[in-house]
Amino acid sequence: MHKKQQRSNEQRFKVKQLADHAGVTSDVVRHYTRIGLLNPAKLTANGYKLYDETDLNRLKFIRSAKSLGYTLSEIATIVSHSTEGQSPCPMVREILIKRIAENRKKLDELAQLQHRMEQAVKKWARMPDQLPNGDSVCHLIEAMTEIN
Amino acid sequence: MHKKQQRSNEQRFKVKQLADHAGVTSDVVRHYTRIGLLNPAKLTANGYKLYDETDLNRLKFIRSAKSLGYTLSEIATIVSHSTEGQSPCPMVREILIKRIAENRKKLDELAQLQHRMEQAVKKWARMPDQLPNGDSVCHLIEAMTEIN
DNA sequence: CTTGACCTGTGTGTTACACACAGGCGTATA
DNA sequence: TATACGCCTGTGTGTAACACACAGGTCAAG
Repeated sequence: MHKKQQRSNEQRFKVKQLADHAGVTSDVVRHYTRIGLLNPAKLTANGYKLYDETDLNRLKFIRSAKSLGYTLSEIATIVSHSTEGQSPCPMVREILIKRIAENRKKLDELAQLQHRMEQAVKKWARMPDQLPNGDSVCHLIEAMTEIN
Repeated sequence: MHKKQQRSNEQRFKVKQLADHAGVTSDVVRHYTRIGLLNPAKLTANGYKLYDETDLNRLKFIRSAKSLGYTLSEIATIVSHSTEGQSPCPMVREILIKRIAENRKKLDELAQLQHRMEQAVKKWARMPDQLPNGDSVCHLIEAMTEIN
């Protein structure tokens, strides 16, 4: 047998085990633990952290929330509201609306960046490489300077 | 007069002056200086950094390069190649090609995130807020869990 | 000379992990 | 039983590009 059973019906996990059950890396579990998003009990003997199914559910929740654009800091707030018996739903809705706007802005910015980069490639196709001189670091980049 | 002339034909700038001339914040100038992208001489008396027109040109170059998606680390490499007399152009082209691909990937990811968030808003419109119970942190978020 | 506005350098915080490292655990082999 | 070896552990640090806080300095006006 590779692992002995810890208890009859309450599963215990070490870092890697918890990580595997949630499809994340051990570093993710350690990170969430460091910032207090996961609160394991300690294995008495050697100081290893031990997680249970509550932690697994919490970890899965964190991953769901992250895939919806919530930051770890926001998730921490959501979780703490929840554990204090308050409904996190209003805040959850509010953050999402804000995030959608932020993300649209970011999308626009990245689309503009993409456009600029593609324009540069196009323009540079007709320009030769050059050695730097005193006035210029790289004439390719300088040729694309935005004239706002 | 608000500022006395330092030299007849070689302009000197303090942090804020350089920043204003390039349309950036003082913190940006300080940051670039800290990481070695700008190398000012020191004002003997009080330890204030003094920049010249070379620094201004460098700063403008950095901003141009950044607007094309180059990282500060890459810009540092480009600049050092240039000051060593090597043409940075091949590297500059290569990085841009790579960056275009990376950025397209990032755009796709953010577009998918946007889609997920909008789906959530739509779905949540028909769902009421709830108080948390033992099995659930926030039923809204949990209802959107990706079932890959 | 004092006041007050503005400026300076330096230290630290931000986000979400990834990586390095020294040492521990547990199994398989000798 | 001794040992070797691979995987695992916690902790410390690095990453990107600044923004902000803070104590003190500068400088012109009164």
